[in-house]
Amino acid sequence: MPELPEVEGVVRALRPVVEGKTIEKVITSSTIQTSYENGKESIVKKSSPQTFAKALVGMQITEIERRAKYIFFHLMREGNRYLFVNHLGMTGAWFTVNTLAEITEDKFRRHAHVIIQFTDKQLLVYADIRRFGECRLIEKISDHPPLLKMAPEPFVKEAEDFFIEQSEKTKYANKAIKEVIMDGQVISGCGNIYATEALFTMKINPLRKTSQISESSKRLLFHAIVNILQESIDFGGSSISDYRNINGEAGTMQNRLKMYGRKQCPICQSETTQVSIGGRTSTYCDNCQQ
DNA sequence: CCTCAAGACCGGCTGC
DNA sequence: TGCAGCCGGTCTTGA
Repeated sequence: MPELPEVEGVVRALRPVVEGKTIEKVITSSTIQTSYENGKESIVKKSSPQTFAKALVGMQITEIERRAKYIFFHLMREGNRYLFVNHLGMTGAWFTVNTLAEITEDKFRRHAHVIIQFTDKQLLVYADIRRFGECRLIEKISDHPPLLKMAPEPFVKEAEDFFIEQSEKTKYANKAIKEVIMDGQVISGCGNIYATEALFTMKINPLRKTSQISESSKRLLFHAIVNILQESIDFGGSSISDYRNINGEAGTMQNRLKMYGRKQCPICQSETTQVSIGGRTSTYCDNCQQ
């Protein structure tokens, strides 16, 4: 389950390998082609996989950027700029290889859906087991309006005030704080794992209504989120279920998580509580988190 | 116009 | 062994 730190790891690994390269050929899987023919948008959005594949030919990757949990491949061809927007969904992963056989894990290799070949014959492969990810080719951000609504990057200085301002909107007042910090229009890139951890650090019950949390607590919570995201980036992300970085390697942040996936509270040893908040499983300590 | 709920996109995994 | 049901990030659609 890649969240912001995992995506950051992918981007950092991709940059030195693919920036500056030019796309010679793109192949998409028959699986997503069949889905398209059945009227489904599987991975490739707003275009048929074949149209998408053709459109990428001749493009040079000028820059790779992470924005929230998205990867932006900035592209250029004949002086025109384009943007290849990628989201890893639940189980997406990028591999840079010479042949598909080099993807050693079966479950990824069997689900290679977008295979990009550069002019130097190297392959950049997008594999996605459950196909919740997305690949979208646009010219500019405004071509896909939801991207305009994303909160600023959590590490920029405006992000904290933006969070406070958003969290005070009436539509969030009665929502559980956990649901609000996981909303990309409030904070960018805070998914289930890191929301769970930050709330545990701050001893805040994830079910608490947003309106019942003071501004100063929210500011502290914001810093807890930023800190856990940064810590995770520093430790290579959390390798839970299907996340792999570009080299197929796993991060070690999962070993540092104190509440996510735990049966027992590391502070008071009592059994943790599982509830569904906003449709997602949430773990917390009923004793320590008020 | 806004808000909210439900639907869409999936296959590995768990548990009966 | 078989298979139904669960899980979940984000956008889209419908009410």
